[in-house]
Amino acid sequence: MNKKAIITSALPYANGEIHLGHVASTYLPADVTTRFLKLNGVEAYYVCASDDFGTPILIQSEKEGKTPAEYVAHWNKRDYEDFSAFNIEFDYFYKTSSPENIAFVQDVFTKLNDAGHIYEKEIIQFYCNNDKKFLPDRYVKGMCPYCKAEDQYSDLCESCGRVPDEITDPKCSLCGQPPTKEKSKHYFFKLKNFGDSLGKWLDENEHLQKDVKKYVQNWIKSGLIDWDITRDISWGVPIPLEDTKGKVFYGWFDNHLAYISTAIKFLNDKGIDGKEFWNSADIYHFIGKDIVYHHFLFLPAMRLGLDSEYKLPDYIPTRGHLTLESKKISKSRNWYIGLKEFLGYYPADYLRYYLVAINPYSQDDLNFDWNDFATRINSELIGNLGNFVNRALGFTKKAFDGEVPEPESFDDKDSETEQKIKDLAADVGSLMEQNHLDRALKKIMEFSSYFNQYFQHKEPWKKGPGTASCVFLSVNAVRSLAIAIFPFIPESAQKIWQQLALDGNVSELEWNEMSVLGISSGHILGEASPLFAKVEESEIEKYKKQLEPSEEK
RNA sequence: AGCGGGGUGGGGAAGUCAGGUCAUCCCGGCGGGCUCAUAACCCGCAAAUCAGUAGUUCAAAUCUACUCCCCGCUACCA
Repeated sequence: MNKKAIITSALPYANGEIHLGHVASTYLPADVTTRFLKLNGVEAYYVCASDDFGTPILIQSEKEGKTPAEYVAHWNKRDYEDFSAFNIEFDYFYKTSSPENIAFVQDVFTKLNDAGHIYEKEIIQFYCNNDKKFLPDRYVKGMCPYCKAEDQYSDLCESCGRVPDEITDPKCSLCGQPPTKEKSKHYFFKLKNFGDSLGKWLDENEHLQKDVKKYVQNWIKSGLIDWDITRDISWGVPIPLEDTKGKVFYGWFDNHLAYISTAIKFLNDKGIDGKEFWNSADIYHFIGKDIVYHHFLFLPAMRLGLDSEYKLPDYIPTRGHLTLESKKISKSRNWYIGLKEFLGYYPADYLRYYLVAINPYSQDDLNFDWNDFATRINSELIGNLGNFVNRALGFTKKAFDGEVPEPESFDDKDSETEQKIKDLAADVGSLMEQNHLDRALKKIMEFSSYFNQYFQHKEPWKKGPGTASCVFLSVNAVRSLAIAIFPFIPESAQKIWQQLALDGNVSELEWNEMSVLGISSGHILGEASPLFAKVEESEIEKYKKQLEPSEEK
């Protein structure tokens, strides 16, 4: 395992609140992975930033009568607060509009330009004579030429999902006037040049998911198209060339560069050579499947265009989208649950547990279902794990006054049980390393379940022979569980740690410590109390009702 | 249309890459047990010709071909 790592997750676009879908596919898996790496002694840093530029933000800030800078500052702060409440622990959360990123983007552009990967081309753009501005992407609305739906954006029809070549009956989305067509000079990145080297990189990188690779390689085979990297708006990274007034870089040119610029800024501030660290670390970019194109083509192509001055990613864990009660999440139809809202109902660990448990390491969509949530929390988190912790510690309290007894000689069952503890770190660890967080979590639950059986089988409450060994091993298993479960549900892990009356924080331990019998006889436990409260059906029904779509479409 | 992913007991999933030791896990149902534990926990039972058809093989949920369904993506959408 590389002892250095930089972890990023897709940047939250600074124009709305974080919802369950965001955290499920990217932020939570990234956070769990980072915590795991840190326990393994990896110098791992999880960096992220708000994605501040672009047309939708500009339009929305204009509507709200704010400057775009004010507008994104608000969302940057709010997103960070929401993430923190969910125990997504960034080492650094910055923004794409930072001076460091702007300078970095301009530098990258200059280098790509010098290397001959950029060219200028005149294109025809919509222009509004009334508002005196060019109208890229979402500034133009009209009728979808395919399904004839009215009032659709020029870059995407939400009704049929297609991308119109040219929208019918175009109107400026600001004033409603029909725009005219004007020439505008844009810069293009020669993505075409990188087909072969991208293909080679994809072939050689063994960590990338096979299905995603295949998908991207098909795109490459069908021929890449050069990429328009500029826009005629005012809110973005300025182009470092003469005669480019009123133009900025397109958001997808600058935002992923913030992975690098933010990491380097953070590391340099810490007194570490950021660039050197970047190039010697394992690089992880956690993303949702909607931005595969950008992360498997644009991002690596740009780095290749700089002769890999900054290392290409080693891992791009790509996960599917979250559906809600089997329907697509949609803010405009009120079919979504905000992260902040959810955390008002249940502890962060409930959601962390559930979202990891249902989330495979693949592009498959996953579904949030309120009833399923209640069942899994009640039966798995509480009935299995919470119950074992509570009965093991509670019993020790009752029968031995909280003092861990001296074990007797182990019988076969005890030895088998001890072996379970010794195998745990490797069993769970190998799954974690392969990014199978859901399976790793399941493995931990199996471990807990095994101990429920063991405890039952030994019947220590009858105080027969073997009682002391059973209690001794069970208490140690609780300690192992606390360490193993920490990356997933850190607050609860720490609670267990306190009930065990062990020093320090779980986060400071080594991963392999979970396979050691770290509690000796004579150790005095702390107070034992239930870790979790049940999810009540009546509550669930209430939250379900709040989901009723405000307006059917 | 192209590409990708699926169809496994009542519900939800794993297993398919490396064929046999595979039909597993969770929920639900039924019956029993325990009382340390949040009506939690433990044991047992019922229930699947692993979408269909044909093939390869001593052996197929797993490989091949075809068919029928479902879902996703398709580039400037952040």
